[in-house]
Amino acid sequence: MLAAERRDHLLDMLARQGKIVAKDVAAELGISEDSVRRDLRELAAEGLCQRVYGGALPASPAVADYAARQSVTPDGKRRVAAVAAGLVRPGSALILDGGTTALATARALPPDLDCTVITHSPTVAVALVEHPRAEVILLGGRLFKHSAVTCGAAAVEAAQAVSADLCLLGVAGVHPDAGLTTGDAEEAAMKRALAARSAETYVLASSEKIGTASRFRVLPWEEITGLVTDAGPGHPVVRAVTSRGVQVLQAG
Amino acid sequence: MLAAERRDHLLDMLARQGKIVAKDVAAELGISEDSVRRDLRELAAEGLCQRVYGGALPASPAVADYAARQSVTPDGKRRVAAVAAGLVRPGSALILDGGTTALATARALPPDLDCTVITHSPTVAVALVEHPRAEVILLGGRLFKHSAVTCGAAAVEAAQAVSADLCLLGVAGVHPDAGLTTGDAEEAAMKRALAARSAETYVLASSEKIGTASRFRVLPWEEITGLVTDAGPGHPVVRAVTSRGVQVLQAG
DNA sequence: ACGATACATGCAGAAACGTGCAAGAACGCG
DNA sequence: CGCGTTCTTGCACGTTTCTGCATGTATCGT
Repeated sequence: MLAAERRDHLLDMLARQGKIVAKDVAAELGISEDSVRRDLRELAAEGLCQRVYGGALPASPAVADYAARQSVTPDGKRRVAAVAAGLVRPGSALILDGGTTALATARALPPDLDCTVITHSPTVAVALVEHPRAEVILLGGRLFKHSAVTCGAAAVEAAQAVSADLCLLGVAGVHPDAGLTTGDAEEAAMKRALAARSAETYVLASSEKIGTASRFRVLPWEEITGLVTDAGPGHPVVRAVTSRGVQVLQAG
Repeated sequence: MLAAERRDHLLDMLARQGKIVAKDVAAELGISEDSVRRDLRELAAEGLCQRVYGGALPASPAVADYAARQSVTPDGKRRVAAVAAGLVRPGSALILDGGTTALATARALPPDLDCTVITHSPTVAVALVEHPRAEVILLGGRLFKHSAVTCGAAAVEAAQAVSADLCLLGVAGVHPDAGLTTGDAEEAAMKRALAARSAETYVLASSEKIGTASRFRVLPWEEITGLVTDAGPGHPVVRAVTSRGVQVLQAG
């Protein structure tokens, strides 16, 4: 049993039965109570649950299943998402990419935010159903299984018909020389099309992406407004990017 | 064993069992754990999986809402969905509506079914990500919060561009006189547009819908091929509908 | 107040990790 | 065909991380 898997299991159980008894779950998973306690302590530190004597309770009833859905979102991504969500102005139009970071950003938006969100990710669209005042425009097209977003000619065409104030893009790799890259050519084209329809474009990249490069170039540095990352300002790649005139927003 | 082959095997395993344990897969494939780790590192860099201590977990949002997939579908709906899924021929094109019954149908499709699915429901689209051989076309447009499907002019227009062999529609009410109805005018229009693009149209209605009517008419009886329901053949509404020449498929 | 249970902390063995390195295969080129 | 280059792969090493146990402390129920 993987540690991360155990963590997910705990959150899942928390969402489903509303509580966790350390002793029981230890017996159920065949691990020591100490490990359970350790996990619960960490989850509580991240605000995903409320630690109580004997086990844990959901952080708050409202976020019970919210937490479970965030379970696979690592810490860095969540911080990046929080900063990215802060960039969105009420009343503005936002283009939101697919991918886990963009999804986390959607969930990090204030629940009653009044704005228009344009996305090619059905997952993001579904997540935004819970934001009653947000108008969601879904760009149709062929669904790419790999990343669960629409891509291809039809999707790019649909993107041409919209325009926005702000575009938040996720990428697979951020490298000083290679620039912003992703693993699929269609995806790269779609991201380019999205960025082209927005006045400003920020790239979201948690630290594990920093310094890596994938096969397909999305955009050169000149065409983005800024980078949101949780990698420290001292990180060599961050410094290199900054020296190229890219605004770097710290999600520390 | 080729490197690319190994990579595929890892992704396949990830999709199938939801996790990878580096040690196990190394033993299974007869290669060193180092190679497995290297592969996982690269896959993670491309965003294809999430690296965790001891192995890897899926990064795909599709598998992330595993919990949602486990949510309970009432028995009647499930039976209706099973019968509806049986109507889909391999190699054909299918239009699938939104709503819980349609979603259950999507999940009831054989996992390796080779077909094209056209839908205006992002939820259905996401559910179908797990069907590797199904091509999913998502109809874009404005998202209706209430039912989480795209509706409106843009969505209807997108629907005009497709055509299919079979259309499976959910409705809110099935009544002998009022016909097939739903609670929103835009939704009704969208459903009409979908049915118009398909050679055959079946309506899915679990028994609690039978005999009720909502405000907006979707289609008259003449324009549908059949009705799939779990209400018994002796049910007065079912008998009335049958007498109007509608084929009724029993999901008992 | 007291026993029982849960807890945090420190510790040690074990497992997993990243890196450097060298042997070997695949490849391109002369 | 031979040679050098590049890429891959497995091994060795030192490092980090995890996990269960032991200890002493805090909290709960009675």
